Amino acid sequence: MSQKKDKRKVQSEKAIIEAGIKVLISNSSASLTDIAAAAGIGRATMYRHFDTREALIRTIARICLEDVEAALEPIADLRGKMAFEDIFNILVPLGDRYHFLTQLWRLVEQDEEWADINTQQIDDLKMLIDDAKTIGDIKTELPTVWVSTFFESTLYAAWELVQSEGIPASDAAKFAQHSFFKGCEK
Amino acid sequence: MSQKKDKRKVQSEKAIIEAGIKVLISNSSASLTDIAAAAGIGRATMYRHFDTREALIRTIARICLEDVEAALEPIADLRGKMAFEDIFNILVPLGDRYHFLTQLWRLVEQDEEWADINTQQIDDLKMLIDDAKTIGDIKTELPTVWVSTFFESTLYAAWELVQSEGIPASDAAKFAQHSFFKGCEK
DNA sequence: TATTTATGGGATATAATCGTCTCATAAATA
DNA sequence: TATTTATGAGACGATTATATCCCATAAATA
Repeated sequence: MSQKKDKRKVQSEKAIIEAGIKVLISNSSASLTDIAAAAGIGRATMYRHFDTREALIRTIARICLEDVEAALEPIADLRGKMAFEDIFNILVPLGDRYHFLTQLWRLVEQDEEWADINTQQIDDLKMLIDDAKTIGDIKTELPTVWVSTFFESTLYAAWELVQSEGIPASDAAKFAQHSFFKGCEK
Repeated sequence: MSQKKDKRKVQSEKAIIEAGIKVLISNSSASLTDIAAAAGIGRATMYRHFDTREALIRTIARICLEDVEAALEPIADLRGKMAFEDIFNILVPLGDRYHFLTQLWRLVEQDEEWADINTQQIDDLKMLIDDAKTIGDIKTELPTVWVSTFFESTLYAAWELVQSEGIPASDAAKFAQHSFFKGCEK
């Protein structure tokens, strides 16, 4: 175990991370000052936790990855339509994190490690799609690269619906499941 | 008619606008120096054409709006599935402009005029969707707000496919049409 | 060809942002 | 309660971006 930390430190860091995800998604050029204000903490405190803008973004990316991987872990053995149905249920509430991973990780200089992680994620999704094609759950005439792009955009659309319209994540996931499958199946 | 302009002036302005759309989409915090460099012109020339950063963005937004409206004008009398099919064919190649309008217009202070234009665009899309529901082209059980969000995300996915995978716009439009309709129809 | 006009590069002033530091205060821990 | 630790506010240079000006050159127009 890591040593015990002061409550305040944990709380500040959490506030910074959550505000960072939110603010950076809506404005990818947001300054650390913007994020500190959104987190309700002082500018100096921000710099005590994160030396640079890049350090913050890397930490956020790591947390997003951990959250998404942990959430998806229980369904690792599912295939086809059932897998995708669960994925929507799981990822719509985590839409901010998933979006950060797929869209905002290019805010920092890309090192080997992150390039590998990104490639791995894309490959996993494509394997799932190709496998779904073999069992007849996805139309084989649609290129996998389209299905994966379409999947990500539909997932993001569902999350957007939750954010801007206040629709429950479970409802948004249902719409996304319906539109994604009908849009891909034979 | 407006008076005749020097070739170079027209050319510089065009280069600035095109570079501005491209650069600002990939990095919304790009400086005027970045854009001038991408346009292949000097910094001074940039300021001769646009007094401020805000003026440039407003001009770009206006041009994007004009381009999109002009391109959509011929199909103003179409309804339902046919209307949406044509919209995809028209807007996928104009994806950069449409994306600028839907995502980047908040880079400038929002005045009455632009808020109205934005509201108008959303309302037009929703009317088209509601009308398509009445003639049976779109499933009535799906909320209009979902269909409109889903439409924009699918359109953006198609444009992304063109940008990052080099797939022809006509092919990407076909995938988008298929997935959007199957995903929305009864 | 002569004149007008637009351009690039450089100099400069102003403004905004970044990152570091100090100090007094408040909260958590022992 | 006494001590340690984290915080907010503000001051401070360093860096970067914004915006204006001048001048020599090149291109377009008449």
